[in-house]
Amino acid sequence: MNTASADEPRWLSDEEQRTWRAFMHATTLLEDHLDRQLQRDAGMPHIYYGLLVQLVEAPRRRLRMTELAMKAKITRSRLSHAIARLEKNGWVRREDCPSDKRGQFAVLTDEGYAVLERVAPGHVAAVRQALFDRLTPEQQKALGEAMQVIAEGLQPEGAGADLPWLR
Amino acid sequence: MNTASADEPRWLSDEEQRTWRAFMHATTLLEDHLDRQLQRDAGMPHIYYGLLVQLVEAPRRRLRMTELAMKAKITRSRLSHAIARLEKNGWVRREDCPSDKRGQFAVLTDEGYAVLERVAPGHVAAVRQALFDRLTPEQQKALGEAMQVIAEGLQPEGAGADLPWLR
DNA sequence: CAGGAAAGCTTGATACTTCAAGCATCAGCT
DNA sequence: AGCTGATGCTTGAAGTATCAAGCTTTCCTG
Repeated sequence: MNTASADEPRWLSDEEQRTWRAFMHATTLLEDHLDRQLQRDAGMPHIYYGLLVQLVEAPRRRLRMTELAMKAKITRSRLSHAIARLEKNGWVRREDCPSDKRGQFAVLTDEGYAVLERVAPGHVAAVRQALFDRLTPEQQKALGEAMQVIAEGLQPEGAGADLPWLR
Repeated sequence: MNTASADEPRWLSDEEQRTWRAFMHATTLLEDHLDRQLQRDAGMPHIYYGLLVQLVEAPRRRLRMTELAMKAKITRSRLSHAIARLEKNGWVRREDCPSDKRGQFAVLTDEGYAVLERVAPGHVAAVRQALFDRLTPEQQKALGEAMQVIAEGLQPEGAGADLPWLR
């Protein structure tokens, strides 16, 4: 009788366990921390703030819905609801795409830009305090590289991939 | 005129930006990936699965609500709702604490244990595939250490800390 | 041993996410 | 032109999270 037969799952080793739990704890706490910071200072969750950031960086401050969903790594449905909310706040407006009548642009308004301008410093400070201020440059580099690998692994090139913005 | 006056925020450098975006992308995609895997195979989100895992590891398969919230890094309110749902599934049951009449235990039922037994292999496989299979041992070590630092930084020892399970 | 503050947990309302359709337009084919 | 399937985006319902009370019990202090 083999203790590790073909269909016996390869459980995590103690060290892997520690790594995985640290991962979960850090991400759960960080999400909570940033969501709260932004909810307090900007009246929106972290992911919504990220949408505004994507828009301000885009040419003419606008992006097609699907493209924005892809950059934010979320579903188009989620994005639709989110943009509806941001539109209600006056921070984003929708525009029809002239070349494809199905298409929609999300456009950052001047009010949206103003919010970003007002809130960005505090947000950067929060990110620094939680992350960069605590890690050595080597740790930052290693962290970035590991995250890069993980992110790439979760969005394979080929067709048939289950990616949020294609669902 | 100084280009970096006292109240000018320290924006992220290009490399810091890349690190931070990789971080966000990896965590967003991974959350989505695991939530979907577990929703499909176990009919519950990732965080609920984590609650069952905590319970199965605890003595007598039970934990006080606040203690469980602490281990899962979430608020007690969120936990209350979650346990209510898991109770409806028959995977967890509540028990009064004999020594403190305010207290409640969340207890893993046999059905809950069975679900865990059935689902755990697939979940470990998903975590391996997304994370451990793609990183070298050195990267894993560095990742774990960085995450450890971040997690600790977000739960300071002293009183007055804004921790989810104390809210 | 009161009295008030804190701890432990829950509840209901509101906000957000997911899921499964759905509508309209477009691209490719005949 | 007329199908047919794919693309782009939205919608409403159901599930989950957050927020601000709320209730009960315990702890602390005088």
